[in-house]
Amino acid sequence: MATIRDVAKLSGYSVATVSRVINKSGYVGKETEQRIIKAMEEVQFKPNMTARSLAGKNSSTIALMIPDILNPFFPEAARAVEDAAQELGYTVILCNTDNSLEKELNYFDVLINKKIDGMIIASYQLTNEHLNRVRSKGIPVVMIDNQMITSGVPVFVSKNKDGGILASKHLLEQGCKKIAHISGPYQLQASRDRALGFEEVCANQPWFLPSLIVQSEFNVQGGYQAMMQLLDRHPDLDGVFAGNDLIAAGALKALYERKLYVPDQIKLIGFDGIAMDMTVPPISTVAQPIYEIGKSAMQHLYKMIQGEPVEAAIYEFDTVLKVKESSKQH
Amino acid sequence: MATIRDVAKLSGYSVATVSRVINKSGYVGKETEQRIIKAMEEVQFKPNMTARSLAGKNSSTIALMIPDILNPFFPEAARAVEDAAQELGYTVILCNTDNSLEKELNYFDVLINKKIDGMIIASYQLTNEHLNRVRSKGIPVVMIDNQMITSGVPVFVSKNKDGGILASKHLLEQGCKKIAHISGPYQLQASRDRALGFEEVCANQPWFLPSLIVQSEFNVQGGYQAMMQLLDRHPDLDGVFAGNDLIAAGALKALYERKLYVPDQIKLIGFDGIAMDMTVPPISTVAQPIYEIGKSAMQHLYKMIQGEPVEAAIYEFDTVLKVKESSKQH
DNA sequence: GTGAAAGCGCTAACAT
DNA sequence: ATGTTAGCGCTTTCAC
Repeated sequence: MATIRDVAKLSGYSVATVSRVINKSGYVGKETEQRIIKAMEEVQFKPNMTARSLAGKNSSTIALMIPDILNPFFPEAARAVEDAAQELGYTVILCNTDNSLEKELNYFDVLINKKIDGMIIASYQLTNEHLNRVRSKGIPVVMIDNQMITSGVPVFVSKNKDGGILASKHLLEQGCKKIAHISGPYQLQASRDRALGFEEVCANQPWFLPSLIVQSEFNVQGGYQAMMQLLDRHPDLDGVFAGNDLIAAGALKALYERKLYVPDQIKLIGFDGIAMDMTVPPISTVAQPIYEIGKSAMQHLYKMIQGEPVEAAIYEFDTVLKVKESSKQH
Repeated sequence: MATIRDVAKLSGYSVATVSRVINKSGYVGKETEQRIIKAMEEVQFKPNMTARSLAGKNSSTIALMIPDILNPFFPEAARAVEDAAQELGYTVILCNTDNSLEKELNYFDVLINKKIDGMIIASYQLTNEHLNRVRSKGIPVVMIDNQMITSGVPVFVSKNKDGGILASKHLLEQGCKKIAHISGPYQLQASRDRALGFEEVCANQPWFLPSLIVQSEFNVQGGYQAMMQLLDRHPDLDGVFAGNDLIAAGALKALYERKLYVPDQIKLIGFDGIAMDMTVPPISTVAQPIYEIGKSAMQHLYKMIQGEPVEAAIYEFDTVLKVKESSKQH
């Protein structure tokens, strides 16, 4: 592999000048630049990222920390982040934490001494103090999917409450007379917000009861169990708003088993809008702009890495109601 | 951050000796070692990976290249690879290529000059020459999911043909009288092998016709279309073996739309055994040991990185028939 | 058994 | 506008 010195020798200039043209920093004569570029091509020069990183420049690497790669939401987000990262010349390290705080913390240490340039985090557990461990090292951080309270970290999330309202109203409009909500874990602000939307629409309905809201993990199995429980308590349900699409799929299974036909007898809607649409009937959903969220997060992180002054605001994205078979009126 | 020099100063030894205990290389006095270890703990020393990498040691980073992160098979594999990698002290760079040769090749360049220590690749396009670009740089490579012919690269795959046989026989045993196969893309050896298994079991059946095999992309949409096409050609089908679980889900949709009840009128089985089990009815499948494949690939890669002599063999894994609702006899 | 010193390839003062 | 040179933090001969 050709080094900067090879280029210097071949072009007849010094390594400093070559470095200048590589980084487009400082003054370089027009003619000089041409010659050096030519020399670089001639020897197929590719800057050694490791050396560059050691010398103080950045590593062109960011980390993406997610809680559960088996939840299709995150692969979709990862794809967006990766696309944007690649466009900006970055490479992404995948950190799947299985929702374990220990793994998250462990990764922090590893990533810090790999000198990564930034992090995009989706976590259910991390607190401000934890994040500061990274931020105090000067590593920019942005969060996606879930927001922490007063973190001072830019956050990219959907308007979850609005989405919850969208879903609940939709069910009402489809003629449902008694709706339940299977929420995601309450430790998540995102889950709480969706539930809040549900409450805002339903709490003043004559049929409303607190027991119409149950919690579940964000997976199929949890949705199945929650739905069963709900059905035992409220056999007269005719509508269900699930906290995400995985839960919705689980609920659908339970409904099928109980011989409650969707959407004829009971209508169902999920949340997220994951691309993979495996169920029969297809499940209506409140779609998040997952790709856009991931992309924006990466672009924002990039600005922070570049040292641009950016606001540590909460960036909220609109959700979209996607009506499919599972909530149609027949 | 404490450096090796801080440790040297504090312990009263030289950086060379400290380096020796870090790497467990060369002779170090028992007592000396203790003191140095104590000093390292005292200043919370963590070796700087970047410097270590520049100095000639490895970067403790490997790359995982996959064609489609939206196919649940790959996140599952990624999770396994990442788990194993972390255990071995490695970090994983995620390279999603969207099945684009251009992206794959582009990543090669990037990864090479990041000095990654090794690669795990799942690709439908890469040829031997492409791989040599990486291997000639001394970077170990292993492949998963799909094998190339005579690549000289260790490959970790399931016994796809056996799996195909398993699936086809199962349908026959369940009483099916005319089975079709929706194969994955034929450019993939894995797809061809599964189809081969199907042929071995069915080709000598009186009802067999070549048109009972159709191709599809590995996604829900493709499975749907293929199933529709199949149904037009062979309305009397009573069994379908899908090339993977996504295709199976698509087929199920088509079947549902055509009012053909699964499993009563037509039985269905998929391939892969992805964890996410969203459909109603649940789809029978030939499960690959995805986690084990990913883990083994990483462990093998590790040995290669360590310079251990390993065989560039094809490591084949047994598949397991998982019977669920979609293929049960009623 | 331990230390001194020469790099690894690049960046960034500081000179010129 | 261009060159010289001192690191970045670590590994690794080669001496002692």
